Amino acid sequence: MPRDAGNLVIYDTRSRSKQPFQTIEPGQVRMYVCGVTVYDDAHIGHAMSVMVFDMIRRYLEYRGYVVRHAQNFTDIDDKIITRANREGINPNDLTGRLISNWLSETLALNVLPATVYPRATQELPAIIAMIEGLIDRGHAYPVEGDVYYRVRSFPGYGKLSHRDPDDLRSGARIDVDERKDDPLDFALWKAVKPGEPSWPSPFGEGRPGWHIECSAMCTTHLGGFVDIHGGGTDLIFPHHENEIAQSEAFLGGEPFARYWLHNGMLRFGGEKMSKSLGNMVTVRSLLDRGLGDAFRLMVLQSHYRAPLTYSEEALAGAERGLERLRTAAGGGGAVGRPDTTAPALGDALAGQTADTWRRFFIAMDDDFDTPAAIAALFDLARSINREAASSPTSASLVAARTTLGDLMGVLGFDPARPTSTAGADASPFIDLLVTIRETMRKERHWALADQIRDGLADRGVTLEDGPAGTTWRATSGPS
RNA sequence: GGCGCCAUAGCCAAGCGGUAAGGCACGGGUCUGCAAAACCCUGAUCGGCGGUUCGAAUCCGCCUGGCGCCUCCA
Repeated sequence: MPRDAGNLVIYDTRSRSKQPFQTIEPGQVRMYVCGVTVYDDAHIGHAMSVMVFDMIRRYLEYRGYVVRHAQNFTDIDDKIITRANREGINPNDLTGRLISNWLSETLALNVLPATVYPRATQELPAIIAMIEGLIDRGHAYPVEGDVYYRVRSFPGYGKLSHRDPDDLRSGARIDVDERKDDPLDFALWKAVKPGEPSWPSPFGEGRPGWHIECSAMCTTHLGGFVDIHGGGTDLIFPHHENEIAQSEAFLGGEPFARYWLHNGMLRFGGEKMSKSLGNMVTVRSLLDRGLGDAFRLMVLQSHYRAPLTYSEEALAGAERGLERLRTAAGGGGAVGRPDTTAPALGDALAGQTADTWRRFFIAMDDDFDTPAAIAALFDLARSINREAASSPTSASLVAARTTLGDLMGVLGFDPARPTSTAGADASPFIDLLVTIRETMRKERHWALADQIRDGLADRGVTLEDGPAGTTWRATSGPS
């Protein structure tokens, strides 16, 4: 199985083109992915983004890279303060709770934990040092306790989002702050206001602006310059544009990030899902319904750069597709007893298994083309099922199933069907019912047998009568 | 007003100049006591109009309809 990444190309927002992947340090990937501002529950748009970068990270690691992955939490911000005040709690209690939720929810989504999870409020020394450096270099200036970045001091401003500062100026809808040298200048440090959390600094008591934390974190945790910097397309401007201005001015070099990756937005019907539109689905509700991996399949069946249209119907479709893959990968029946005398059909399956590897890597090497990679997996699943019907013990069948499971794992799926807690608790009783029903079926008591099957189905347990006996599995039906 | 994106079968979604991946749903069939699963068969000429080309869903122009960013945002 190929593990080198010599053919990997990645689309870079800055150059608007696919570029061969070459890291700063051979074999090492420094990846920074913008996390969330923790002021409310995570929604599935966040889940989509996190899954995309989890897939990318998993693939890079599978390719043999050592990935240092940083994801930040913005834990000081206007909305956090507002929300905390509304709930009558300390902002720290709010962010602590939401960060805890985030970590457990992303874990439940099969997302690998980041290497580091820096938080803005724990990076103050680095943030302050960077702001001081920017002031020293003439890229920033203090005004009455605030500190602003002087956009016009950075010639490359706009190169990521491909905007001309002169165009931005005329189109700016934000209220002009007369104290700034230029309307485009953005805050690095905000002077304290009554009742708000604040930290001491050389510029006065206050708190950091939004953009500076990411630049500072990249410096402290990833060496300043990074290989991959990611986030949603909505972060391209101004957030990432500002990060470039900060980091490159401070570090005195470029590029701040070699590859800028941005995932498309999750849409609801025609619109982007957002809190302000009130059309959000929380990660919690997704997990409560046991649809984490189904959602992952839905996400990865479209390309990460393209927007994805969410609907219950599409999610249900993905759930069925996931079942299909899991059934083929796990099988049931005679796994583990390979027959060394593989028939001709088995040889064909062995060939297709090898072909699946090839298709998978070619697809993934092309800017993480998961739709094509997954199509290859579905094709393999069909062949596996066909083989299972004719030669259920062939060695090539075992190998094919292993491959399918392995490649699903590379994409972050749990190839095995997660056992529901309810199912696990009830397992001995379900087994007993199945055994009793087997006897009934042998004695042709069809009505009673069907009654058991229907009754279990109503309780979320599906029975399947096969040649080798009856198997059951928990389904996400009514619970 | 500026920058950019999208429009492919009922639904989701690939495709990046050579005659439309994949998934879900639907219909027919096989298997099964029935069912489920599985397998087989079945469906689109790619928003509209022009143009370039031997040849375009794929390139160009116009039109129509959506959307994103420009302000917090994955």
